[in-house]
Amino acid sequence: MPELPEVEVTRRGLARCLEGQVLVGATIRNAQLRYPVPEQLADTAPNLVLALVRRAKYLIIETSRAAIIIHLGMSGTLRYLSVATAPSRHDHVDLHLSQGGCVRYRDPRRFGAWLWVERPGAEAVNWWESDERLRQLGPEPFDPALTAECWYRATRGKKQEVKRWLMDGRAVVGAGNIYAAESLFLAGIDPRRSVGSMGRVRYARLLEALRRVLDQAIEAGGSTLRDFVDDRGEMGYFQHSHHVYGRAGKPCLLCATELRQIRQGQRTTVFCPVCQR
DNA sequence: CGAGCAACCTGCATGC
DNA sequence: TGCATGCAGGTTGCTC
Repeated sequence: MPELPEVEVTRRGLARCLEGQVLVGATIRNAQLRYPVPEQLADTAPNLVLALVRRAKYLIIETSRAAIIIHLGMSGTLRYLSVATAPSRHDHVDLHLSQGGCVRYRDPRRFGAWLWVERPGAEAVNWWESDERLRQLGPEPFDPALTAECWYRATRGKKQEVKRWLMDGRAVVGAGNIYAAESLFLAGIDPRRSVGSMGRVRYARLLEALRRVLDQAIEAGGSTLRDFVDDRGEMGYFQHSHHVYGRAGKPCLLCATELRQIRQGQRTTVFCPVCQR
């Protein structure tokens, strides 16, 4: 489910309910996610929420004691409940707030992850990135320091297919299978094209398309394919704006050619063989 | 070192 | 109806 837009939609919604609130422990019903859910979460010592931050597809709850880092995996959702209701089968974690509400994590497939990073004594900017998994992430798509020229220079002589390159987290973070396919369509680039064969013009189009599609998806509340919901349990509606993802065999919205489906590194790619070159 | 691929887990759509 | 198969938004960690 969640690529960058869905994580950002969740962050924005949750920030309103959580910032300035005090966490007072957690109920962990099933600790078995990608890694065991950290036991420190259940500690009832008051823990002030200072900020909610997103880095790539990670959500970071910065508190007075630690950073609680959450990855939603394929099927994770975080919802704010002002009144606790009976949990259902895949509601694995509740974070309790001093005022009585809670944040509930649901994740049927359990590919998600929760990490606890202690606040260090001598504090640096973005200190939670001391975690190995966050440290090695590539640039944020909206970072002004990321330019088409960076991409152009980094790819000379490389043969990797552009769709796999876009998704692998080194050139840029946040583009998963939906938004990689969509931005390649909007940029008019064949997903099989090798990155070394692309010039500055194509990189400029691609970066612009990626930023636009991520922006619009965030504004639309994300894409709900099966189970994504925001902090209030509301579905996104950007799935209605997909041009290629999930539309194999249907006509291209620009030229009516039948959209083609291929496999690239275990993932399905849909594209228009006429519009994308 | 990079690329390719299986694995992690549940639910749902499809086809026999 | 029931069962087997394949596929799904992501990442890790193992091979070659």
